[in-house]
Amino acid sequence: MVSENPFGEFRRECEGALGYALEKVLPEIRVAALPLSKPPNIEFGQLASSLCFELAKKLNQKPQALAEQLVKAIDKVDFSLIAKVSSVGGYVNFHVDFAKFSALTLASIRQLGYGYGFLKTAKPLKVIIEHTSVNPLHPIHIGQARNPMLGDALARILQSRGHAVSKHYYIDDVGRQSSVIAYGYVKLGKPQPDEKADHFVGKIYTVTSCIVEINRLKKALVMAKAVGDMDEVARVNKELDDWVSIAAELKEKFPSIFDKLLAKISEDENPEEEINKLNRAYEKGEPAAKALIREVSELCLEGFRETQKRVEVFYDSWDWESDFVWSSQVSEVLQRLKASPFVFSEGGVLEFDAEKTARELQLKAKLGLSEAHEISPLTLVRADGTTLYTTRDVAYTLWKFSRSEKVINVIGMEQSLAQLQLKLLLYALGYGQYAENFVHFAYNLVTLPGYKMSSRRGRYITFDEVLDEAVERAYEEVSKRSPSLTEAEKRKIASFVGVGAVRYALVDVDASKPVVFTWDRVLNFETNSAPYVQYTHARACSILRKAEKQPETPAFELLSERLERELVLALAGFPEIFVEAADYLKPNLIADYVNALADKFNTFYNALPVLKAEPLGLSDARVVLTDAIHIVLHNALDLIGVVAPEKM
RNA sequence: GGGCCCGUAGCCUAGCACGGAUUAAGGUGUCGGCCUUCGGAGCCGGAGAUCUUGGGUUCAAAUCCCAACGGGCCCGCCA
Repeated sequence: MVSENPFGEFRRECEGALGYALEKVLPEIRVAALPLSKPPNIEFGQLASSLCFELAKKLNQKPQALAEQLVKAIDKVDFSLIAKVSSVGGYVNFHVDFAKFSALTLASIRQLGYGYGFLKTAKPLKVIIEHTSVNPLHPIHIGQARNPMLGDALARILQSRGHAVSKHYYIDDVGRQSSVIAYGYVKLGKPQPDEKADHFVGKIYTVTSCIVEINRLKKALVMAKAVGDMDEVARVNKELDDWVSIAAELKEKFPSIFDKLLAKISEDENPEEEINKLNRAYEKGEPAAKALIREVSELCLEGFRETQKRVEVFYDSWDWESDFVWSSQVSEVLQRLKASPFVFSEGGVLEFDAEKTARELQLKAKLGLSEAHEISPLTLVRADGTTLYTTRDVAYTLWKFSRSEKVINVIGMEQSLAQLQLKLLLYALGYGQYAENFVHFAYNLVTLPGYKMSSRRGRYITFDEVLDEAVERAYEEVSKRSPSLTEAEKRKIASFVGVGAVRYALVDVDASKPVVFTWDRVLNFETNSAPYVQYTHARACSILRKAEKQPETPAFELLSERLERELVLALAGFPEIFVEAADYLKPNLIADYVNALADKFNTFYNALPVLKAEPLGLSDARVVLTDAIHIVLHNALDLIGVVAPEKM
């Protein structure tokens, strides 16, 4: 017999038994659901119900007395996996028949192999996951790296759940910043990158924007002095000081680029205006501007792709924001918005009344907002007729829904308001269905302990640096532990161990929690890390290699040690954990699960022999158990994009 | 001023959506053990927690509700 969900099998039987007993003992009672949960201790069975506590109050009886009646009413003959039912302190405890359950679980895992655990949804959907979407201005930094790690894990999980997942990267190339970098790039004479392209672009961007900013502030200072606005003078001065110190920093770090850019930019009467001009030309889609900004953006994206390849994150579609502006899609959205009762014009500026939308369409409770929550209005169109980011995002979102049924945006929680406004815009346009299938997967910030990361100021630790460091550390470890390996083998192992460690560290914490970046967190190679799980997997594989022959006569009933039973239970529970991770979008559950399983296996490994166990039937059963462990570790690691190696 | 997120041993985290059991679970650090056969990136043991505080709901609260405190974020004709 084979089951896709062994523990679910047992759960169904327990539900059946409990329902049956309730019907028999208290036919007049109706309960909404039969509560069943895992007891804190294996001694109390494998599933337990606290039903009697609820009933006790209603019926004015003692929970224990009720529990005893229910237990008595259950006829075990009708069930196959339930070995014993008992009542302890008012609980009804179900004990699994381990001989049968181990056989079922282990046979199922062997049979299903690398497909085990991935229960398919009853309602497969076309899902678009947008993630990463770092602006092509500078390298991806560690604060942003949490995004692709979460996004990619989600994509893998939902795909395994049976959804048709498409991974999208939104390239935000419409906006002043893109013109800033393009402007600097031209001033330098469109140089060939002499390093990784995104790092190169990042330098130019930071230096250019710094010089332009100082230039602007100096002019503002003259103006303020002329009008005699002393408060303004003080404010501008302070900001100027700040930027001047950044300039000093940058000049020191990148002297040649800095000097060259300073000289070239100084030739321009008004760099600010040059940049704005380029920006306007780009939005209009003028060929020269188009060619230039796309060229610089592509350069940066080329660097991103290199990094993404290292961590094995790939996209199905790269969507340019500018394409939506140049096509009629944004203006069409605008036309429809203007007709909405929730959009009004004020002095030539188009505004969206998000609060009114939520109130009149009675959405607050539905969206989990308190009635007191006042939602800020949103500007859709500037006085000069140009659109804003969220306005363009509406067109993009509609486009996404034209090719999918569900949209998941992996975007930092600091954008919660904008994402809420976007959802309300969908409602306002009459796309209630879309709005309900629009998910903002918000994650909390990654911060550095010392200072605030700022990409504008060039203050960040890049994702590449973190990966380099992790792989370097892994290389030292491998060299120390396995000196006999060839150089190529060491490099290969170091790569998947280092990358795995980083991926795991960024997925392991609940997405809603803030993370303070420390090297210790990411370079952890011990318990509760990818390397630990990878090592455990390699250990299991090593036993299987040494077993040589197939286990022909496994006697599963001999797996009677507590450790063995806990392992079987953990393995049998993987499908349910997977479903929870998929349906509630919680990739960290997978990391927690895989670590706990590795933990249990290592304890088992140290306590009990596998190959030398007596009799043969036990040894064979333990080999099958080890095989099942290796399969489930592999399957779970795969969901978070971590390689499960046979050797390391 | 309004709103959102976070607050669990020295440090890092799990548990909270769906309230339940003697003893709040791991890791790290710390103290002490294990060259135990199959890989020591490992294993075993000790010490370490008024689950931020105060109220409330309940037979039962880390978990639900209210308030306060501490930290972060957002409220732009930026993206």
